[in-house]
Amino acid sequence: MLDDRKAAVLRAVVREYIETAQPVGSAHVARTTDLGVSPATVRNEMAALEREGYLAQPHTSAGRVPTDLGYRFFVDQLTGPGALPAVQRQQVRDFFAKAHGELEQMLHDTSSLLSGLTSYAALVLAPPSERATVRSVQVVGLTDRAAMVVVVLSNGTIEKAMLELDADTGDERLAAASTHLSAHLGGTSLTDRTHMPATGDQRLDALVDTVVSAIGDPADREQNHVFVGGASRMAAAFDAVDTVRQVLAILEQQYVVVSLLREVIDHDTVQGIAVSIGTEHGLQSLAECSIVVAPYEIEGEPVGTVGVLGPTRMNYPQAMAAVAVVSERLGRTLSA
Amino acid sequence: MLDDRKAAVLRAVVREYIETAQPVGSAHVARTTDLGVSPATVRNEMAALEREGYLAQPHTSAGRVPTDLGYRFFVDQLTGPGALPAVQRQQVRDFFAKAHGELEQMLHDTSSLLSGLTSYAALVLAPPSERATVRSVQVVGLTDRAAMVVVVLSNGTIEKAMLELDADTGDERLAAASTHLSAHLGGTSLTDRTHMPATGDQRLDALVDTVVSAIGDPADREQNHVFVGGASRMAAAFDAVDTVRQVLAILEQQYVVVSLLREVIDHDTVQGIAVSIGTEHGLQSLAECSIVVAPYEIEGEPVGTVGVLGPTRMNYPQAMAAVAVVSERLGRTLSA
DNA sequence: TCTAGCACTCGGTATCATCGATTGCTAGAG
DNA sequence: CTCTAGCAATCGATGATACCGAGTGCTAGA
Repeated sequence: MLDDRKAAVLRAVVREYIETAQPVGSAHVARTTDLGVSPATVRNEMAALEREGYLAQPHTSAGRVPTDLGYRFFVDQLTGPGALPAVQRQQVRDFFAKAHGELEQMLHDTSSLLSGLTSYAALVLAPPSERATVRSVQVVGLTDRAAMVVVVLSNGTIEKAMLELDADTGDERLAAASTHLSAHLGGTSLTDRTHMPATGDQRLDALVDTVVSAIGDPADREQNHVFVGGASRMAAAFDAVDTVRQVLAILEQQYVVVSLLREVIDHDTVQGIAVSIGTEHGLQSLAECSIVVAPYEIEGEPVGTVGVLGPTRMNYPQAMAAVAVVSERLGRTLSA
Repeated sequence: MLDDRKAAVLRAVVREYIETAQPVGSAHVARTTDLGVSPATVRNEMAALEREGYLAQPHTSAGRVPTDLGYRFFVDQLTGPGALPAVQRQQVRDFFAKAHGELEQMLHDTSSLLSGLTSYAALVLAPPSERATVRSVQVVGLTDRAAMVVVVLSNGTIEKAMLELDADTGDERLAAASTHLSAHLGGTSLTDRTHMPATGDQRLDALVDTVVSAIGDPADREQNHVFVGGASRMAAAFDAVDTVRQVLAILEQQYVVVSLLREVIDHDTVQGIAVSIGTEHGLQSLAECSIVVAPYEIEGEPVGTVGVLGPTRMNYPQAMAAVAVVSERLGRTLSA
């Protein structure tokens, strides 16, 4: 591993580069660290760090820039997320104090909050509906041949699906189906396939079956459950307009974002925070980005994630602090 | 007004500039138009057009670039939207042939479609819920003190609101409220304040009142009803990363987008298409953008709008064609 | 009224020198 | 053996200079 001094030099380079986005020279490091050593010594260390893959030189006569590995070391040696400035802590507290009501609205607002705190794009993954139990199922006729199923879940979200009907399905039958379904699915999760007892009325049973299969289809359920806030801030993080375009294109694909978050959080989470740097995740177009995510918990169970997406030279301690605080408060608010 | 030749020159400059994004010189215009006229003559015309405000010169020895006024003339003299290439027309047809089911999903997909057709950002405004009538109202208890009201509307959308309850409101009372509300609000629009007859049960009446005021609040209803697709394509349209940032920031503010669309469509719609060029609308940060919108109609009534947002040098005929076709097909599909 | 001709303007590009930040290396000090 | 001071070398950034060429405006003549 790296000896103390190398580590200190690397730390200094990363910190400085995060702040200025300019290659960092040996003189600067010698000045800003309190190892009383000369630039020449720092140079030797930096050369070694470059050989070992932690630093890179854009060109011969420039300073050093951290590689993904360099950032990785920097992040791993952090003892924990940084501390958020008092104003920001207060801001988070105020936000969650006022937060109330609809889950989705709240998650959406949370993504704006987090993006504001970090000035990166924020990603908030909603609790999977599998974890919530059914409170009510209702089949509502819209036209002769179309109906809508609305399922209210215990976490305050709603799943809906369209349904095609036989032409002469009466309103009473829809009402009967609603009652029957509410009675038998109530308290279960949408993923459990509870067996539906027959009602004696064949056409009713057929209707009930149609409904069950319509709402059982998890295809679109995954989709609409990620909230991306402050994507425009990615534009400020890069100066190549094409990089911006690629990143935004990714953020528009909800499915990709969801799997990305999943992948990152499954990969390596320490102290409840997972960080993916540069190419560590597979997406080519996000090679210049890092991701910081933390799960949030409802009643002790991790149910969703919040995270930020920023340039690899993001301010990791600050981002980790913001993500940690927000995930914690969000979980607490949702548990109440 | 402009004589024929001036108009032809202006048209040529606009067309060329839209295609190349490079200032257009007199020689080029002389070559590409079939007025058998020399560059010198074109120069005179261009100088005149500049004096009259239709063209501008980035610097003395460059070609001319259209001003907003120039684009305006160009757009106004179009006899109608262009024709979409056959592949694209087919693409639209296929899309709406497969489209089905949920309104919101469909509008969302429509925004992707339109963005794909034009390579600009697409904006789709959902029909205002005022136009739909209530099909069902249901109050579902989530916890002791919180309930959710779910209103299913005739157009297949859902409005929901959270509700605080007195501690000991029983499930039966919630059910009674649901029935009562469905019965009396069914068929009305959410904006009509129907008078609720008393039920004889004071606490039930109080609950019903609470629900009515909760769902009557149109505050958040406006919000979530605009779909922005392909925002990332704005990055390709500009080369200043800061312009991109500003535009994206606007697109993230749903409220602003909604009012913008409203404003544009109210302002000047000809042949069902409204175009706002550059600074014609008020938003400073969209000074380099133009907007093309068209209303779509359900059963002959205009209910929402589709549009695209692109750089002022967008391909107007193509964008107008795409918007026209999509709005027409969307309306037709929703009317079915 | 149009056009040919021509001088002029001015941004873009290439060339070149300079500057300065930074490095790697070497020799010597601790 | 480690550190440092010194020094030559590297290379991008900056700026000056010149040149080219696209494009213009103007004038004179058809």
